[in-house]
Amino acid sequence: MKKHTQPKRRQGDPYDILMREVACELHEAIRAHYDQDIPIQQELLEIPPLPEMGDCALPCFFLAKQLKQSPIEIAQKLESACATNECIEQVRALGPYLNIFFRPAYVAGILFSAPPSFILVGQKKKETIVIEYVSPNTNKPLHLGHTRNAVLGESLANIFETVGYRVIRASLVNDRGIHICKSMVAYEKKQSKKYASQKKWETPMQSGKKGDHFVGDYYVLFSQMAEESEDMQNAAQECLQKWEKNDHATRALWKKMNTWTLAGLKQTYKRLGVHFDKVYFESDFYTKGKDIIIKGLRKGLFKKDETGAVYADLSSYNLPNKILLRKDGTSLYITQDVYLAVQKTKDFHASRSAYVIGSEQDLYMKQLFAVLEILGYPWAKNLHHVSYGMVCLPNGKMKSREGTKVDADVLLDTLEALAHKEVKNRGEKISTKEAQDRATRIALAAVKFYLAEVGAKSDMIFNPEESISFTGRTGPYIQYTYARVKSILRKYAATKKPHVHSPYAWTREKQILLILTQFSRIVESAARAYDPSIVAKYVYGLAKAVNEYYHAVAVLGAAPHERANRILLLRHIADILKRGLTLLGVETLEKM
RNA sequence: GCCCUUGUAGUUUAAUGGAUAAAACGACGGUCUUCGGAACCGUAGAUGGGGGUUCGAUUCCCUCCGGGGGCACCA
Repeated sequence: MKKHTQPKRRQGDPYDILMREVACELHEAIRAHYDQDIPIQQELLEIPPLPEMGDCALPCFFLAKQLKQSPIEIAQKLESACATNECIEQVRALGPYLNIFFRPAYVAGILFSAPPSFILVGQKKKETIVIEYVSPNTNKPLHLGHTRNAVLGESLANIFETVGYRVIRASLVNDRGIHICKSMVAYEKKQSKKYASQKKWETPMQSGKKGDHFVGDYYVLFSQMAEESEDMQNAAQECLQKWEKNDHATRALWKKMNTWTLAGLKQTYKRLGVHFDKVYFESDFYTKGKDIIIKGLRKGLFKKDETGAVYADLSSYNLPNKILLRKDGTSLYITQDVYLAVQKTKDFHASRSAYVIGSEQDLYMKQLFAVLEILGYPWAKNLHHVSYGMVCLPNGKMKSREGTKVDADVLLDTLEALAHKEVKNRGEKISTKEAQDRATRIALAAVKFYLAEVGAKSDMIFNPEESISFTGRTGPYIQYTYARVKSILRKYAATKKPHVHSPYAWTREKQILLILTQFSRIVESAARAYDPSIVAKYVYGLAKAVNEYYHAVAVLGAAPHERANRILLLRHIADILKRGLTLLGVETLEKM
């Protein structure tokens, strides 16, 4: 059934073609000048920091030993030994670097003749990766930290899909435990005081609140009540025990409140454009995993301490030991996590798994992965913790109970309102619905780009005002660039001017052409590093280059042969901008 | 106390041990006969301190100072 039987990866990828050409020519030059056979790995070639230096460079340090010459000399020798050809326009030595300049027309030629498949889809064998992200508690709504998590997880999923993986978007819902009991207790106390009959107790529908906010408010209320009365903590503990004993009334209330929260979360997910293929509920398996640990104990993989608790000796991993089963034999959080890891792999025949989880769990995740490795699972080496830092507000931390935590829904509402105002200020005559639609997309672009663009592992400061700023390095800036390109393309289509293709130098377009050739390479490296910020930086760089370009160069007003070529380029630009933004979960607009 | 992590222009962020440390916001000054000015161009401005390894350090090592997080038979 396969149409293409060429198994070679990225065969038509423009960047690969260019690098291959250069590597080949350099190989020849070394042979010619030094009479030595030193193949040049494509990976050795770099892109110079400044465009004036060259389009591609060979750092000559690694040759110094073999050729017994200084890198500077080598670069000079190779400069004269390299021949120009249809691909290479010029070779110039600069210090220890040998810089290569491409012929712009050649770059354009391979870029525009590349099959669409160069975008990588389906080029790799079908491996499955499970990406677990967001993983909320059911006692409160999502906050800014969850939003960062969602953006990371969703764009990683998109990126892995693009490089050819089958991706399972998974979420683990922490739906049981003391946190949800607290909301339950507060709710029970307050409502029973007001209404004797449980049937009259308030619901989110009556209060007009979203379910997650409704339940979350009771969680906050619990903290307040707990400060006034010491009974509250005990009540929560009692509630948890009743829950574990399957007490009917407790379970019924638990189920009801969870349903409310989950309905609320679902709305937020929809807004954020997040969806899951599989949702795991902690309550379904929180007692599981014991058998796996016990089997491991029997095999001698784990040990029992004096008290009878089972633990993993992780000293060979340079990690603190980890208790896997309590002395009374009951399970712990890690017990169920081991179970879930196994289950995820089984459910989807996955060979890899990524966990998008905050950096405060760094040690725990290392311990979990080590335990799974000790258990001998072959996939254990393919587990990856996408660790991300805290999101703080400009003036301090955000802690749950201080009330300064930025609620995801409130944040989106605020940004949408601001975007809406700005859209209206543009004065264009559009319907209210259209204005709202644009505002929604712009607001989301602002948040998502802001969060995606910072490297995941570092803490970051989220400045709400700055994020909605419509100038600068922002999502809306890129959307705007896309909209302008599309506007030119629309005008061109309307004039119905004929295509006139003729030889064209592409000199002014060279930088953009080179950026465009790098797309698939960028997506691949983002997947390899589990890092969407690589894509975000690339897309911004492209948008910036495009803005400079059409500011300096006329397209519609150009001579016919130039116009046709520039239109071709703009189409390509629009395509790559859209693909890049889509990877980040950012939607494009035809008009802004 | 131990472990991890982090310290870059006024601010928010970049930089596989390599070329002149890159942008954005803010400031200041320009472009305006706008293929959409949510744009473009320019100016000023930074690697916490001190050692070391290296031909070369924002990057690696040591130390000091300052942030953040972790070190449960919690989740």
